[in-house]
Amino acid sequence: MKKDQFFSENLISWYKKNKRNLPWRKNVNDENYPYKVMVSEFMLQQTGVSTVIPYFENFINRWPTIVSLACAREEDILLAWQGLGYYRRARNLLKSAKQICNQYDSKVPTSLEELQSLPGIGVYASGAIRSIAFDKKAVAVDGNVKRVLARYYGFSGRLDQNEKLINEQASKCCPDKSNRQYTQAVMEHGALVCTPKVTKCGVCVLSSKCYSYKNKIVDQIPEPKLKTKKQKLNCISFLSLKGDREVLLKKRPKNAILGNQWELPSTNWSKTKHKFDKNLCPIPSKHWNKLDINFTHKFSHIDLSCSVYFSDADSSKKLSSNDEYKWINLKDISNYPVTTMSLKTLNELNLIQI
DNA sequence: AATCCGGGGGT
DNA sequence: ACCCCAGGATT
Repeated sequence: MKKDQFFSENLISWYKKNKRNLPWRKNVNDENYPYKVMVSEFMLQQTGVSTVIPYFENFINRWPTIVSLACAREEDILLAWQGLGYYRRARNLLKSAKQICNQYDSKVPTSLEELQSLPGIGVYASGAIRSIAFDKKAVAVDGNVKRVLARYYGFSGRLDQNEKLINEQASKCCPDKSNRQYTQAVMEHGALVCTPKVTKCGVCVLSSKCYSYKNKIVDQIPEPKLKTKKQKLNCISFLSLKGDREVLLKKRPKNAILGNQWELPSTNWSKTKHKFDKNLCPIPSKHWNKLDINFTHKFSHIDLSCSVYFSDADSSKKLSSNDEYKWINLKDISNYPVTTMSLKTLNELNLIQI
Protein backbone atom coordinates (compact mmCIF):
# COMPACT_ATOMS: atom_id res chain seq x y z
CA MET A 1 0.00 0.00 0.00
CA LYS A 2 1.47 3.25 -1.12
CA LYS A 3 0.94 6.93 -1.04
CA ASP A 4 -1.10 7.94 -4.06
CA GLN A 5 -0.59 11.48 -5.24
CA PHE A 6 -2.45 10.86 -8.45
CA PHE A 7 -5.57 10.15 -6.44
CA SER A 8 -5.59 13.26 -4.29
CA GLU A 9 -4.22 15.70 -6.86
CA ASN A 10 -6.67 14.74 -9.57
CA LEU A 11 -9.59 14.89 -7.19
CA ILE A 12 -8.58 18.30 -5.87
CA SER A 13 -8.16 19.80 -9.31
CA TRP A 14 -11.50 18.30 -10.40
CA TYR A 15 -13.13 19.70 -7.27
CA LYS A 16 -11.83 23.20 -7.87
CA LYS A 17 -13.65 23.27 -11.18
CA ASN A 18 -16.80 21.38 -10.26
CA LYS A 19 -17.60 21.97 -6.62
CA ARG A 20 -21.18 22.74 -5.75
CA ASN A 21 -22.09 26.01 -4.17
CA LEU A 22 -23.37 24.64 -0.87
CA PRO A 23 -24.35 26.98 1.96
CA TRP A 24 -21.91 25.57 4.50
CA ARG A 25 -19.04 26.29 2.12
CA LYS A 26 -19.50 30.03 2.23
CA ASN A 27 -17.34 32.51 4.15
CA VAL A 28 -14.40 30.27 4.95
CA ASN A 29 -12.69 33.10 6.81
CA ASP A 30 -15.66 34.04 8.93
CA GLU A 31 -15.15 33.44 12.62
CA ASN A 32 -18.33 31.37 12.68
CA TYR A 33 -17.19 29.10 9.88
CA PRO A 34 -16.09 26.23 12.15
CA TYR A 35 -19.43 26.36 13.92
CA LYS A 36 -21.28 26.19 10.61
CA VAL A 37 -19.16 23.25 9.48
CA MET A 38 -20.01 21.51 12.73
CA VAL A 39 -23.74 22.06 12.22
CA SER A 40 -23.52 20.80 8.65
CA GLU A 41 -21.65 17.68 9.75
CA PHE A 42 -24.36 16.84 12.26
CA MET A 43 -27.10 17.35 9.70
CA LEU A 44 -25.36 15.46 6.92
CA GLN A 45 -24.92 12.25 8.88
CA GLN A 46 -26.87 9.65 6.89
CA THR A 47 -28.82 12.44 5.20
CA GLY A 48 -28.66 13.68 1.62
CA VAL A 49 -27.32 17.09 0.70
CA SER A 50 -30.53 18.23 -0.99
CA THR A 51 -32.53 17.35 2.11
CA VAL A 52 -30.16 19.18 4.42
CA ILE A 53 -29.86 22.50 2.58
CA PRO A 54 -33.15 24.14 3.70
CA TYR A 55 -32.72 22.88 7.25
CA PHE A 56 -29.19 24.26 7.38
CA GLU A 57 -30.22 27.67 6.05
CA ASN A 58 -33.02 27.95 8.56
CA PHE A 59 -30.88 26.71 11.44
CA ILE A 60 -28.00 29.11 10.83
CA ASN A 61 -30.38 31.97 10.28
CA ARG A 62 -31.93 31.30 13.66
CA TRP A 63 -28.74 30.41 15.57
CA PRO A 64 -25.90 32.17 13.74
CA THR A 65 -23.29 31.56 16.43
CA ILE A 66 -22.39 28.78 18.78
CA VAL A 67 -23.23 30.98 21.74
CA SER A 68 -26.73 31.63 20.45
CA LEU A 69 -27.20 27.90 19.97
CA ALA A 70 -25.94 27.06 23.44
CA CYS A 71 -28.61 29.34 24.89
CA ALA A 72 -31.47 27.73 22.97
CA ARG A 73 -34.17 25.44 24.35
CA GLU A 74 -34.08 21.83 23.27
CA GLU A 75 -37.68 22.02 22.13
CA ASP A 76 -36.79 24.76 19.65
CA ILE A 77 -33.87 22.74 18.31
CA LEU A 78 -36.14 19.74 17.83
CA LEU A 79 -38.64 21.94 16.04
CA ALA A 80 -35.95 23.17 13.64
CA TRP A 81 -34.97 19.53 13.12
CA GLN A 82 -38.51 18.30 12.48
CA GLY A 83 -38.63 16.01 9.45
CA LEU A 84 -34.87 15.64 9.19
CA GLY A 85 -34.75 12.41 11.22
CA TYR A 86 -32.22 10.97 13.62
CA TYR A 87 -33.34 13.43 16.24
CA ARG A 88 -30.62 12.41 18.66
CA ARG A 89 -28.30 14.44 16.45
CA ALA A 90 -30.25 17.57 17.29
CA ARG A 91 -30.06 16.99 21.01
CA ASN A 92 -26.39 16.07 20.82
CA LEU A 93 -25.65 19.18 18.78
CA LEU A 94 -27.16 21.32 21.51
CA LYS A 95 -25.21 19.46 24.19
CA SER A 96 -22.01 19.88 22.22
CA ALA A 97 -22.62 23.61 21.81
CA LYS A 98 -23.10 23.99 25.55
CA GLN A 99 -19.98 21.97 26.24
CA ILE A 100 -17.94 24.06 23.82
CA CYS A 101 -19.11 27.26 25.47
CA ASN A 102 -18.36 25.92 28.94
CA GLN A 103 -15.09 24.15 28.31
CA TYR A 104 -13.56 25.64 25.19
CA ASP A 105 -14.21 29.36 25.40
CA SER A 106 -17.03 29.09 22.86
CA LYS A 107 -14.65 28.00 20.12
CA VAL A 108 -14.94 24.70 18.27
CA PRO A 109 -11.89 22.69 19.41
CA THR A 110 -9.30 21.60 16.88
CA SER A 111 -7.89 18.35 18.23
CA LEU A 112 -9.31 14.92 17.47
CA GLU A 113 -9.48 14.07 21.16
CA GLU A 114 -11.40 17.18 22.13
CA LEU A 115 -13.74 16.90 19.17
CA GLN A 116 -14.51 13.25 19.87
CA SER A 117 -15.26 14.08 23.49
CA LEU A 118 -18.31 15.97 22.25
CA PRO A 119 -21.59 14.05 22.02
CA GLY A 120 -22.52 13.19 18.44
CA ILE A 121 -19.00 13.62 17.08
CA GLY A 122 -17.20 10.38 16.29
CA VAL A 123 -14.24 9.31 14.23
CA TYR A 124 -15.62 10.53 10.93
CA ALA A 125 -17.01 13.88 12.06
CA SER A 126 -13.91 14.80 14.05
CA GLY A 127 -11.77 14.28 10.98
CA ALA A 128 -14.21 16.12 8.77
CA ILE A 129 -14.34 19.12 11.08
CA ARG A 130 -10.58 19.21 11.52
CA SER A 131 -9.94 19.17 7.79
CA ILE A 132 -12.88 21.19 6.48
CA ALA A 133 -13.18 23.77 9.24
CA PHE A 134 -9.49 24.19 10.10
CA ASP A 135 -7.71 22.86 6.99
CA LYS A 136 -5.72 20.44 9.14
CA LYS A 137 -4.40 17.14 7.85
CA ALA A 138 -7.08 14.68 8.93
CA VAL A 139 -8.91 11.83 7.24
CA ALA A 140 -12.69 11.69 7.03
CA VAL A 141 -13.94 8.35 5.78
CA ASP A 142 -17.64 8.46 5.05
CA GLY A 143 -19.78 6.20 2.90
CA ASN A 144 -18.71 7.96 -0.27
CA VAL A 145 -15.02 7.63 0.46
CA LYS A 146 -15.36 3.95 1.28
CA ARG A 147 -17.05 3.28 -2.04
CA VAL A 148 -14.57 5.35 -4.05
CA LEU A 149 -11.56 3.67 -2.47
CA ALA A 150 -13.04 0.19 -2.77
CA ARG A 151 -13.62 0.65 -6.48
CA TYR A 152 -10.38 2.47 -7.24
CA TYR A 153 -8.21 -0.10 -5.49
CA GLY A 154 -10.44 -3.07 -6.23
CA PHE A 155 -11.38 -4.16 -2.73
CA SER A 156 -13.85 -6.95 -3.41
CA GLY A 157 -16.62 -7.85 -1.02
CA ARG A 158 -18.75 -5.68 1.20
CA LEU A 159 -17.50 -2.38 2.61
CA ASP A 160 -17.82 -3.61 6.18
CA GLN A 161 -15.51 -6.50 5.30
CA ASN A 162 -12.82 -4.06 4.19
CA GLU A 163 -13.03 -1.58 7.02
CA LYS A 164 -9.40 -1.86 8.07
CA LEU A 165 -8.01 -1.88 4.55
CA ILE A 166 -10.09 1.12 3.57
CA ASN A 167 -9.06 3.16 6.60
CA GLU A 168 -5.38 2.37 6.04
CA GLN A 169 -5.61 3.33 2.40
CA ALA A 170 -7.53 6.48 3.24
CA SER A 171 -4.68 7.57 5.50
CA LYS A 172 -2.15 6.88 2.77
CA CYS A 173 -4.14 8.93 0.28
CA CYS A 174 -4.51 11.92 2.57
CA PRO A 175 -2.34 14.74 1.18
CA ASP A 176 -0.15 17.00 3.32
CA LYS A 177 -1.85 20.17 2.21
CA SER A 178 -5.14 21.42 0.77
CA ASN A 179 -6.99 19.20 3.20
CA ARG A 180 -10.05 21.43 3.31
CA GLN A 181 -10.47 20.87 -0.41
CA TYR A 182 -9.35 17.27 -0.49
CA THR A 183 -11.78 15.99 2.13
CA GLN A 184 -14.70 17.59 0.35
CA ALA A 185 -13.33 16.57 -3.05
CA VAL A 186 -13.43 12.83 -2.34
CA MET A 187 -16.92 13.00 -0.89
CA GLU A 188 -18.14 15.20 -3.71
CA HIS A 189 -16.64 12.77 -6.20
CA GLY A 190 -18.52 9.92 -4.56
CA ALA A 191 -21.74 11.91 -4.54
CA LEU A 192 -21.58 13.16 -8.14
CA VAL A 193 -19.37 10.81 -10.17
CA CYS A 194 -18.56 7.56 -8.41
CA THR A 195 -22.18 7.17 -7.35
CA PRO A 196 -23.70 4.05 -5.81
CA LYS A 197 -25.59 2.90 -8.89
CA VAL A 198 -25.32 4.62 -12.27
CA THR A 199 -21.71 5.73 -12.18
CA LYS A 200 -20.26 8.41 -14.44
CA CYS A 201 -16.97 6.81 -15.28
CA GLY A 202 -16.90 8.76 -18.55
CA VAL A 203 -16.10 11.97 -16.71
CA CYS A 204 -14.08 10.46 -13.88
CA VAL A 205 -10.59 11.87 -13.42
CA LEU A 206 -9.47 8.67 -11.73
CA SER A 207 -10.65 6.14 -14.32
CA SER A 208 -7.26 5.67 -16.00
CA LYS A 209 -5.92 4.15 -12.79
CA CYS A 210 -9.16 2.73 -11.38
CA TYR A 211 -8.89 -1.02 -10.82
CA SER A 212 -12.63 -1.60 -11.14
CA TYR A 213 -12.94 0.50 -14.28
CA LYS A 214 -10.04 -1.17 -16.01
CA ASN A 215 -11.44 -4.58 -15.13
CA LYS A 216 -15.03 -3.63 -15.92
CA ILE A 217 -16.32 -4.55 -12.49
CA VAL A 218 -17.41 -1.12 -11.26
CA ASP A 219 -20.97 -2.35 -10.93
CA GLN A 220 -19.82 -5.24 -8.78
CA ILE A 221 -17.97 -3.21 -6.16
CA PRO A 222 -18.91 -2.81 -3.45
CA GLU A 223 -21.11 -5.80 -2.83
CA PRO A 224 -24.44 -4.82 -1.27
CA LYS A 225 -24.88 -4.59 2.46
CA LEU A 226 -26.49 -7.40 4.39
CA LYS A 227 -30.01 -6.40 5.17
CA THR A 228 -31.82 -7.12 8.38
CA LYS A 229 -35.50 -7.85 8.57
CA LYS A 230 -37.78 -4.95 9.35
CA GLN A 231 -39.94 -5.28 12.39
CA LYS A 232 -43.66 -4.95 11.78
CA LEU A 233 -45.35 -3.21 14.70
CA ASN A 234 -48.82 -1.87 15.38
CA CYS A 235 -50.32 0.94 17.38
CA ILE A 236 -53.49 2.92 17.93
CA SER A 237 -53.43 6.72 17.99
CA PHE A 238 -56.13 8.75 19.68
CA LEU A 239 -57.34 11.99 18.19
CA SER A 240 -59.23 14.20 20.61
CA LEU A 241 -60.55 17.54 19.51
CA LYS A 242 -61.85 20.21 21.83
CA GLY A 243 -64.04 22.86 20.28
CA ASP A 244 -62.98 21.70 16.85
CA ARG A 245 -59.65 23.45 17.05
CA GLU A 246 -57.62 22.16 19.95
CA VAL A 247 -55.97 18.79 19.68
CA LEU A 248 -54.59 16.72 22.53
CA LEU A 249 -50.91 15.90 22.17
CA LYS A 250 -48.56 13.97 24.40
CA LYS A 251 -44.83 14.35 24.83
CA ARG A 252 -42.88 11.19 24.16
CA PRO A 253 -40.48 9.95 26.82
CA LYS A 254 -36.99 11.41 26.72
CA ASN A 255 -35.13 8.19 26.03
CA ALA A 256 -37.54 6.51 23.63
CA ILE A 257 -37.47 6.63 19.87
CA LEU A 258 -38.56 10.11 18.76
CA GLY A 259 -37.70 11.21 22.29
CA ASN A 260 -39.17 14.46 23.58
CA GLN A 261 -41.29 14.98 20.49
CA TRP A 262 -45.03 15.57 20.67
CA GLU A 263 -47.52 13.18 19.13
CA LEU A 264 -51.10 12.08 19.16
CA PRO A 265 -51.47 10.00 22.32
CA SER A 266 -50.80 6.45 21.26
CA THR A 267 -50.49 2.94 22.54
CA ASN A 268 -47.13 1.28 22.70
CA TRP A 269 -45.88 -0.29 19.49
CA SER A 270 -46.57 -3.99 19.70
CA LYS A 271 -46.10 -6.99 17.46
CA THR A 272 -49.77 -7.88 17.80
CA LYS A 273 -52.58 -5.51 16.96
CA HIS A 274 -54.21 -3.85 19.93
CA LYS A 275 -57.84 -4.52 20.63
CA PHE A 276 -59.60 -1.29 21.34
CA ASP A 277 -59.95 -0.75 25.06
CA LYS A 278 -61.17 2.30 26.91
CA ASN A 279 -58.30 1.89 29.31
CA LEU A 280 -55.89 2.69 26.49
CA CYS A 281 -57.54 6.03 25.82
CA PRO A 282 -55.81 9.16 27.06
CA ILE A 283 -58.96 10.81 28.37
CA PRO A 284 -62.39 9.50 29.26
CA SER A 285 -65.02 9.95 26.61
CA LYS A 286 -68.36 8.34 25.85
CA HIS A 287 -67.65 7.73 22.21
CA TRP A 288 -64.48 6.71 20.49
CA ASN A 289 -65.00 6.15 16.80
CA LYS A 290 -62.56 4.34 14.60
CA LEU A 291 -61.57 6.54 11.70
CA ASP A 292 -61.24 5.17 8.21
CA ILE A 293 -57.56 5.76 7.92
CA ASN A 294 -55.08 2.98 8.30
CA PHE A 295 -51.57 3.64 7.25
CA THR A 296 -48.09 2.29 7.69
CA HIS A 297 -45.38 4.67 8.70
CA LYS A 298 -42.06 3.39 7.48
CA PHE A 299 -38.96 3.89 9.57
CA SER A 300 -35.64 2.53 8.39
CA HIS A 301 -36.00 -0.45 10.71
CA ILE A 302 -39.73 -0.58 11.55
CA ASP A 303 -42.97 -0.68 9.60
CA LEU A 304 -45.52 0.76 11.99
CA SER A 305 -49.18 0.17 11.16
CA CYS A 306 -51.38 2.71 12.82
CA SER A 307 -55.13 3.03 13.24
CA VAL A 308 -56.80 6.13 14.64
CA TYR A 309 -59.71 6.57 17.02
CA PHE A 310 -61.49 9.87 17.35
CA SER A 311 -63.49 11.52 20.08
CA ASP A 312 -64.95 14.93 20.70
CA ALA A 313 -63.69 15.99 24.07
CA ASP A 314 -65.99 17.29 26.72
CA SER A 315 -64.58 20.74 27.30
CA SER A 316 -65.73 20.66 30.90
CA LYS A 317 -63.38 17.85 31.69
CA LYS A 318 -59.90 18.69 32.82
CA LEU A 319 -56.73 16.83 32.16
CA SER A 320 -55.24 15.13 35.12
CA SER A 321 -52.57 17.68 35.88
CA ASN A 322 -49.90 16.03 33.84
CA ASP A 323 -47.59 18.12 31.75
CA GLU A 324 -46.96 15.23 29.39
CA TYR A 325 -50.31 16.14 27.86
CA LYS A 326 -51.23 19.40 26.28
CA TRP A 327 -54.15 20.84 24.36
CA ILE A 328 -52.64 22.59 21.37
CA ASN A 329 -54.49 24.82 18.96
CA LEU A 330 -54.21 23.47 15.44
CA LYS A 331 -52.92 26.78 14.17
CA ASP A 332 -50.07 26.67 16.69
CA ILE A 333 -49.01 23.15 15.93
CA SER A 334 -46.11 24.33 13.80
CA ASN A 335 -44.61 25.78 16.96
CA TYR A 336 -44.14 22.35 18.50
CA PRO A 337 -41.83 19.51 17.54
CA VAL A 338 -44.45 16.98 16.49
CA THR A 339 -43.60 13.58 15.07
CA THR A 340 -43.82 13.27 11.31
CA MET A 341 -46.26 10.44 11.78
CA SER A 342 -48.73 12.58 13.74
CA LEU A 343 -48.31 15.50 11.36
CA LYS A 344 -49.15 13.23 8.45
CA THR A 345 -52.17 11.89 10.28
CA LEU A 346 -53.50 15.38 10.99
CA ASN A 347 -52.75 16.42 7.44
CA GLU A 348 -54.58 13.40 6.07
CA LEU A 349 -57.65 14.46 8.05
CA ASN A 350 -57.37 18.00 6.70
CA LEU A 351 -56.87 19.37 10.19
CA ILE A 352 -53.56 20.94 9.27
CA GLN A 353 -51.74 21.71 6.05
CA ILE A 354 -48.25 20.36 5.79
C1' DA B 1 -19.98 -7.09 15.40
C1' DA B 2 -24.98 -6.01 15.49
C1' DT B 3 -28.50 -3.18 16.37
C1' DC B 4 -30.88 1.06 17.11
C1' DC B 5 -31.93 5.55 15.38
C1' DG B 6 -35.78 8.82 10.34
C1' DG B 7 -37.04 10.26 6.53
C1' DG B 8 -36.59 11.29 1.85
C1' DG B 9 -34.50 10.80 -2.82
C1' DG B 10 -33.08 7.98 -6.68
C1' DT B 11 -33.68 3.92 -9.55
C1' DA C 1 -39.56 -2.21 -3.71
C1' DC C 2 -35.22 -1.52 -2.75
C1' DC C 3 -31.03 0.95 -1.96
C1' DC C 4 -28.48 4.70 -0.26
C1' DC C 5 -27.32 8.69 2.39
C1' DA C 6 -20.84 13.82 4.90
C1' DG C 7 -22.52 8.15 11.26
C1' DG C 8 -22.77 7.80 16.36
C1' DA C 9 -24.05 5.46 20.48
C1' DT C 10 -25.24 1.45 22.65
C1' DT C 11 -25.16 -3.38 23.59
